[in-house]
Amino acid sequence: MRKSVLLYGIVGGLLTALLKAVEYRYLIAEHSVEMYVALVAALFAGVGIWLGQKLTRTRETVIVREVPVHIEVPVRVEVPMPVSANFVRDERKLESLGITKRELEILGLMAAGLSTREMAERVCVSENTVKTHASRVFDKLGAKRRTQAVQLGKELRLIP
Amino acid sequence: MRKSVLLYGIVGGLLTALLKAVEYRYLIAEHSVEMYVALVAALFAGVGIWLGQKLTRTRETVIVREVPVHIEVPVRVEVPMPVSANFVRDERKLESLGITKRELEILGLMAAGLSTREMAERVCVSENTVKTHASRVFDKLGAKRRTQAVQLGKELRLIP
DNA sequence: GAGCAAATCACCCGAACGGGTGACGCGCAA
DNA sequence: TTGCGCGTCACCCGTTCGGGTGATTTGCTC
Repeated sequence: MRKSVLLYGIVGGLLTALLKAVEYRYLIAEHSVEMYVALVAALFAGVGIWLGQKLTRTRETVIVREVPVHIEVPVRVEVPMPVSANFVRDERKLESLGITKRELEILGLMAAGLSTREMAERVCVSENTVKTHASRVFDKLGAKRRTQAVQLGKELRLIP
Repeated sequence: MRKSVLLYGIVGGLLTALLKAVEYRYLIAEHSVEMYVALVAALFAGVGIWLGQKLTRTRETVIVREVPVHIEVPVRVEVPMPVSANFVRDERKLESLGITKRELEILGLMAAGLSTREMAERVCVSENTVKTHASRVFDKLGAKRRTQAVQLGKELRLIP
């Protein structure tokens, strides 16, 4: 976040310098000031959009390809479904349960079979923090154990 | 989305007009062009950020896909599980790992989120026995934790 | 500027887990 | 009949987990 703002400032400065350099060559000499301003506006608008997306990048955009296909499988299927391919998170359930982004992340790592310590290292927080998040998830899911939380998470389509 | 872009255009136009109006009063008369450009840049950057956030705030489009698959399901399922209809156990992998029927049953109950005590009650054995089976499964799967065993079991298609 | 939600971290304690070892009975095949 | 695999059970010990409480910081909202 803070880094993004800093980066934004640097980029803005560079762009300004670039425009400044260009200014005395073409724009002022041949074109109107409006042209110059428009260019600046466009550039900064673009950077702004980029920054805005960076700031809110946490929201995962769900892209769904709805392809209802009827297939007659005569014998047997070795690999029925790469589950991760067609997983759609139930955001409404997530919201109704009040599960936060961080908590969901911990739940996902939990489902991957990581221990508290490994999760802590993965997300760069202390074990205590992971335990806190996990406890909250347990409360919200009504789970008593990790395995149960994972099972419920999968059942409720919160994790793949 | 399209509305946002349109709105953005309108806002941009209004801002440009506003700046144009202000231009001849103060900026050109008293300040440098750089000041003007900076103002434009700041304004458009702000609008850009706002637009970027608007664009990325794609409200969750939850679409439930139906994937009808017809498969011959073997009738040798002892483990009471919410069978996901299109699950086929990889018997070969089961054999190659040397996982017995009882151990698999425990693994299934584990995936269902049951505790050692609950599993013991379910299959009518002592907790120690369940723990023994669980340990053997861990060994054979190379798992360190219940959650990891479950994850590996699902990955290897031993359990749904 | 108060209020709130989220994220972070800490401490404690009882329960559960895992890892290891040992043992017993049963059915089956060499 | 003698192994062997499987299922069963027990004990111990150290670690992890779950539950509870409290605290701080940060960002957003009213």
